[in-house]
Amino acid sequence: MGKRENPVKELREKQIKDAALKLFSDKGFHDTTITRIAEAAGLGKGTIYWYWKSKEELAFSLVEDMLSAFLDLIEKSREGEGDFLTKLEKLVQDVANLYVEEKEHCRLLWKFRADRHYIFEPAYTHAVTDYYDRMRRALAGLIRQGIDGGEIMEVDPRFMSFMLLGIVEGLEIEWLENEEEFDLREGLEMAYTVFIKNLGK
Amino acid sequence: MGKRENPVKELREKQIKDAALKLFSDKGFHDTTITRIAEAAGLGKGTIYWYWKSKEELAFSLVEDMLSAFLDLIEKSREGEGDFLTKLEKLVQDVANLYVEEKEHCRLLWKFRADRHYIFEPAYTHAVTDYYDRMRRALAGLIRQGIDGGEIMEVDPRFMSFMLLGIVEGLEIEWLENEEEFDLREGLEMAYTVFIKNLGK
Amino acid sequence: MGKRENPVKELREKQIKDAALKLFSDKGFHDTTITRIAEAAGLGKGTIYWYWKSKEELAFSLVEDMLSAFLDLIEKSREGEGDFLTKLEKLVQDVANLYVEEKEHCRLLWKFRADRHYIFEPAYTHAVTDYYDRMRRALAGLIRQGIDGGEIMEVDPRFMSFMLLGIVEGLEIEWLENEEEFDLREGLEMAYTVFIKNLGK
Amino acid sequence: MGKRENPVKELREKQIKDAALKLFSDKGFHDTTITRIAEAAGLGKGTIYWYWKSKEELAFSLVEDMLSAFLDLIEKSREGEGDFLTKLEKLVQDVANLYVEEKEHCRLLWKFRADRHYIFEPAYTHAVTDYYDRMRRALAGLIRQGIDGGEIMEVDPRFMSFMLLGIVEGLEIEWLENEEEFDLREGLEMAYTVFIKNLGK
DNA sequence: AATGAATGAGCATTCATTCAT
DNA sequence: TATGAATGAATGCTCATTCAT
Repeated sequence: MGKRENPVKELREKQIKDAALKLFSDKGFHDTTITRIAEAAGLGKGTIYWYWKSKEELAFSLVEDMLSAFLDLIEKSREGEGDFLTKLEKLVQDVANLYVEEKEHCRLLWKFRADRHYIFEPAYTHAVTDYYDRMRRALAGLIRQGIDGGEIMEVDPRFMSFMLLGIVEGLEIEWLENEEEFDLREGLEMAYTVFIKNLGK
Repeated sequence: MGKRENPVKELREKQIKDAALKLFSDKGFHDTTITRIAEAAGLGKGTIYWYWKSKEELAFSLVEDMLSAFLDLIEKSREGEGDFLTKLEKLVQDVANLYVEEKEHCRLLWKFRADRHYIFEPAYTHAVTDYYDRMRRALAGLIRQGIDGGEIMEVDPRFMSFMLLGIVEGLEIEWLENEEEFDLREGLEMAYTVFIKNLGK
Repeated sequence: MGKRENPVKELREKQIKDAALKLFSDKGFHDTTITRIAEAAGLGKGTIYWYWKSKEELAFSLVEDMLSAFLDLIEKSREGEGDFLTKLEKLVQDVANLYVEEKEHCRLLWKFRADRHYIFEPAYTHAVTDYYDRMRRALAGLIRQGIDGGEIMEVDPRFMSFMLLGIVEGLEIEWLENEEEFDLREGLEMAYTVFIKNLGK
Repeated sequence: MGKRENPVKELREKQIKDAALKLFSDKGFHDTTITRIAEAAGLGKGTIYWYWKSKEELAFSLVEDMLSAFLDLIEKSREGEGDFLTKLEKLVQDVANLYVEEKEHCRLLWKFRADRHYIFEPAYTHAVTDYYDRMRRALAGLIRQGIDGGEIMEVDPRFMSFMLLGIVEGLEIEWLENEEEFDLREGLEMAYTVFIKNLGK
């Protein structure tokens, strides 16, 4: 649709994001310096400030990439075809795939999660919190579909959304901290099975 | 009859730990300064260094307080009386109580968890990792008791220990981030019920 | 072609070195702060760290400037034209000139000399010690030439190098401490005369 | 002459001075802490302040011990029996003995020498400078005796005192820095011989 | 667009000294 | 006399950000 506005812009943003992702996910926010990111990106320090107005904004853009991908999955699932159980099973698989494919984003998200209240200005913190809210609302909507469709028992969808998100995040942490020993897919699979058996009528 | 002990040692350590706990759990490691801790404790900056040799060590002592309490609960449970299901139910309640009573410690632990590889020197990082290992081993041992006692089905105790710890941590995070909306006790209770139903023969 | 070099690098390094030389030679290493050096250089504190990685390295570069100039004189002398006595006389004059022209460097060197084992990391300390070793070796070589040429009596060149360096340093100290009363040139001249008379055949 | 005023006082002062001498001569003024001295003396930190009013005063008392011993030697020599050459030869031997016996004091003196202007308050600095002045005056007086007695040629006694002191200090430094390789006694002996030969009529 | 030299606020830590006991 | 807990001024160094080129 028309020629690319600015192919250099996209290239530069990618260079910088790639470098920043690697470093943030490895060393966290505070131990990653703008200087190191610039070096890793093969650019000057000032160039980063041409594309982002602060270290915080750069970090936030990476957080947002992952959060929006995750939210997308949940929202797409809710709006997708098929019955609740089919959707949920697919969602669990999609989540596992996303996590495994984007392990660095995953790790970055986790590293920033606890810190986010003081890494980010209130506006960003709020934006992050908002993503999680929307995820829970989408999950709650999905669960409501399952209840309404008679596929699972009456539960509180809001409460269940906290449970599901918590469990997924908890298993994600175990995986990130013990990659060699704990298989995320297997964990998610088991959690799904157990919960479904119990929620199913 | 030996050397006179510092008679206010315990008082001072408490003053400092209380102040540090509050600040670390609120602002995290990097945004909490020694100066602020000293002010909050009503002491001079140098006094903190009389009782701990660095900011890192002070932080670690708080982390360790909570980790050892948590580990203690699990290990005590394993060695306790009664059958597996009774023990597990009690453990879940104890954990919930510990968390609720020590919410600040809990929050501190979580804030430091992802950061720990770069907050702490390798020796401390290793010590923390070791606590989690011992928790999983204790949990695996407990589960093994359940299997051997014929109370639950044959599962991989090691794998299950990752699952249980992950779920507990995941729910803890949801709670810490959404205190008003998500009740930790209720969440743990539900997770327990669901799992037991499924693991039980 | 190739990266643009920092066009003010040399200017800045000079600004900083000049300020540092003045302060170090006046107050010694420990009582000279980076902040004061920066102020005296009319630059920000951080700028010093752009050009040197630590206070120690800055100090060392000043030490090295003088040590290498001194060593150069001795080594050049040895390789120069003429017979031993001519060379030695010229060397003594050159040393006097260097000292008088670079009195501040001289004073700095002396102030750092005794401290060097704890001002500097082992690597730098070793480098300094190495300079003195090379000076003595060069001196010993020169003396050997005098012996081999039959100009002076058989002495131990190594031992004589300690003597010569010691005497020069001792007179230097008297001069630095009593500038008004003791004339370095005259002192060196006399030492030269006395020793030559005795070493000559 | 009456019983000792305070035997504990003397014991304590000795304990502290011994510890301080060892540490100062090893690490210099700035890298020696009062805490370390107190530990090494087997006493509390406060006790040092009972006997000296500051770290500076303690350091000064050690400097003074050595300076006065050295001055004493020179002044005694001047007032002693015999002709100039005999006195001077004995003085050189006495100095060598003092240095070798009191190597730690020697090293301390040297380490503090360059620093003294900023280690010590003006009053102490002046006192140190004064000692060196008196040494030179005593040496000059001795030399004047030699001239007046017709034993040596007409030289400027004041100038010669700078020369002699400078040479002794210079050789002392070479010795302290290269104990294994350079023998102080031998160096002093040679310097004496050479000078006498030249000054003698 | 891109650079990187310059800045200075901010922080952990040290240590001489004091003083209540 | 003797102690050692308490203090806080002082310092080297880092690093996000700016801005002239």
